[in-house]
Amino acid sequence: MRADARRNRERVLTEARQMMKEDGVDVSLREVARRAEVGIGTLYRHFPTREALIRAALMDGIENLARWAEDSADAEDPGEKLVAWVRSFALGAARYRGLPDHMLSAATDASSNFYRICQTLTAPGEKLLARAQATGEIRADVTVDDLFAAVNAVGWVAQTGDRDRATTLLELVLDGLRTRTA
Amino acid sequence: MRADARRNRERVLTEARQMMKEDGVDVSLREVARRAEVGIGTLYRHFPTREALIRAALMDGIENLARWAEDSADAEDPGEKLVAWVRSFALGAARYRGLPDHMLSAATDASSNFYRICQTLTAPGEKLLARAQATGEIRADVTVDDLFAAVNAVGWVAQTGDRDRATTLLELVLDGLRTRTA
DNA sequence: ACCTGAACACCGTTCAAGT
DNA sequence: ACCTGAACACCGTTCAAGT
Repeated sequence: MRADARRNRERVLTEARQMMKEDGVDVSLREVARRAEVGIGTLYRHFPTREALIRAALMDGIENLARWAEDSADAEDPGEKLVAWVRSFALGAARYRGLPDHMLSAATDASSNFYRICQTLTAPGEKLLARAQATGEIRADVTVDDLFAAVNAVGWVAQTGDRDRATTLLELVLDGLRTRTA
Repeated sequence: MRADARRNRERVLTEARQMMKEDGVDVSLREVARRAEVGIGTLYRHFPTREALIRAALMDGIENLARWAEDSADAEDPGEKLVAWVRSFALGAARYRGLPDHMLSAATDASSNFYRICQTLTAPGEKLLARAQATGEIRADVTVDDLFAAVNAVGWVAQTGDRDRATTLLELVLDGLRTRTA
């Protein structure tokens, strides 16, 4: 990759990260290019689709979350670890407006640029969930995909309505997730 | 209201209803005007905002749902009635793409054209919820607003991801809503 | 009273022309 | 190899001019 190309890529990414943090993930691509002082064509050359840009911009945070799940998979209290992970996942998804939409849309669409990102999260999440279910703390009939959808729904509520409603929904979901102790 | 004005209003409404059923609530207003064979300015005259149009287009269905809640409020099994109502609410919200977004956004924004519609639903919903809580079947610390957010979240999942995930989320929420029998 | 559509300020996306 | 921006086909919204 040529030096100027690499520089342009980085400029776009920097600007995109900042703008997405403030105005959400569906910012104007034109505006991103403008602020990065780059032609709109250049933006498209490096990131052929909006999802590719989001992916590149948020990769780090997502990989952190994935690592967290991996590290927690071998703990002796997987149930509590899962709950903690779900909490911070929901919080992270809520931080970028519009992100839950892209996440959940991509989860079922293998052709999406975002599909891999979803899997980055669901793969370690699945292990953690399985371990938590094995201890009998978590309902056995829930899949990672169910969990993924639920977490994004909480994030959606947090950014569409108000935060209090989102935390209530999260509690309801976590409550529903736990097995009843007869 | 002049006869031609009334006719134009009706034409717009008819077209809007059909298009929204197919393509969701965020259809192009220009396109609605086009199909209704009406100037774009005429559409804006009758419906100064998109939310006003959605409101007029979906009023009937929403009032039906509200009536249902009212009629159920005096039943002897309010807990079951509430669950049934929540189910059909979630189903209704899922039928129009983008509707949950507008619903939840408007719920906390009294200046919105949609606010009254939300209240049309939450007012009778609140009564039903209170009665269900009085019997001890439903958690006492949940408000109508929490319920409203949760239901719309289920609708959101139904149209963003797939239906199976939405029904699972609904079951988790309903499960969380029930009080634990020790 | 009401209708119309041009006008304005934006988009996303592509692609010929340039270096 | 890469960059640029004009070009195309769309939006939402307003408002002067018409009947």
